[in-house]
Amino acid sequence: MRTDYALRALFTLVEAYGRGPIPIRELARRNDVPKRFLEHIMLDLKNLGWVDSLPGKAGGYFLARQPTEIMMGEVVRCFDGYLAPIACVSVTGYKRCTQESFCRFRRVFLDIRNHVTRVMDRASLATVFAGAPVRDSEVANVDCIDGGGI
Amino acid sequence: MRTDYALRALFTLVEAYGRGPIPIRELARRNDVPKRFLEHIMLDLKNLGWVDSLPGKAGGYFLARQPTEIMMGEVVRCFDGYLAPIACVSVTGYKRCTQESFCRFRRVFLDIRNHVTRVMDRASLATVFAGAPVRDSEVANVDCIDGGGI
DNA sequence: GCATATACGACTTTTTTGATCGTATTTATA
DNA sequence: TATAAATACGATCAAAAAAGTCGTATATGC
Repeated sequence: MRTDYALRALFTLVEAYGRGPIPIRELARRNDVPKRFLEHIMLDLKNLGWVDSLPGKAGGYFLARQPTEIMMGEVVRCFDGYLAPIACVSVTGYKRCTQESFCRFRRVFLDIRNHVTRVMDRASLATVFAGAPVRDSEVANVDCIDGGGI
Repeated sequence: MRTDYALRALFTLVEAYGRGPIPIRELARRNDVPKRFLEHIMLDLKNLGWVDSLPGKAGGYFLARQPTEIMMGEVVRCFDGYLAPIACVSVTGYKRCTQESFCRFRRVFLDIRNHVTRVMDRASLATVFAGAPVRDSEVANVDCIDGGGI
């Protein structure tokens, strides 16, 4: 949820970019996030340099960089630790595994990692924001070989 | 770990396919998995129809289907619940989200889901087993735009 | 009958996640 | 300068999930 909540808040700030700070109260309400929990998340985002804040009356949060200069990958990586589906194919969160030298399925996860990073590190908040919301039919239509769902 | 352990055991059985059962003791030793924990995992694999077993002396586990007929996607999906990176773009593990109708970043996760399912549901244990282990350099070399690791 | 397997439910421990609380500090404005 | 409304931030809690252990029943081959 933390990553999800962080992204929700960030995109609200993208929408309001250049129009002054937005208080947490408002961010929490609009994005359906517990306010006291969001406080911590916003604080993280601030310490990571993506947002800045103004205290006091008329204060709140706002983006510290242009929406074109914050990448989805960076955000997710900071909150989840890494983008990779498994630690043994991660760079940021690499953890040695005893099976590495002969593991066969590691390559499958590496393939997925490569795709995830390619997509996520090319997607800025600005370009993602410009896209259209997903239609339900897009979630349902899959070219799964076994038809077993996702 | 459960999914990881399950895959390790399965690939050991792929390697031994057609050469009789392998006891848990052996599966646990070779794959560096706690034996008592692996018992449960093997039982799951059996109930899901992917392996079969023989009790008693000279007993153990063996694949119940040909390695060409078990897909990575099926296995991961059964252990992790779903392949999707987030529940709102999953079919198997779909969970409604209040933000769906206007969420912008959902499309990014949908894109990733599509790739994951495409790869995983086309990869049988046989084809994956035939591949070469991953070299360290393949994990390190990334075409990350920000160079921030993975 | 004995050694060696699997079968399986109950249980424990650890880790992670999600969230709340209290309180200090800062700022605008009346 | 008082006050209302913000952020700042550590402490703490609770629930859930994950990881792993234990005891014991049952089946099988020799």
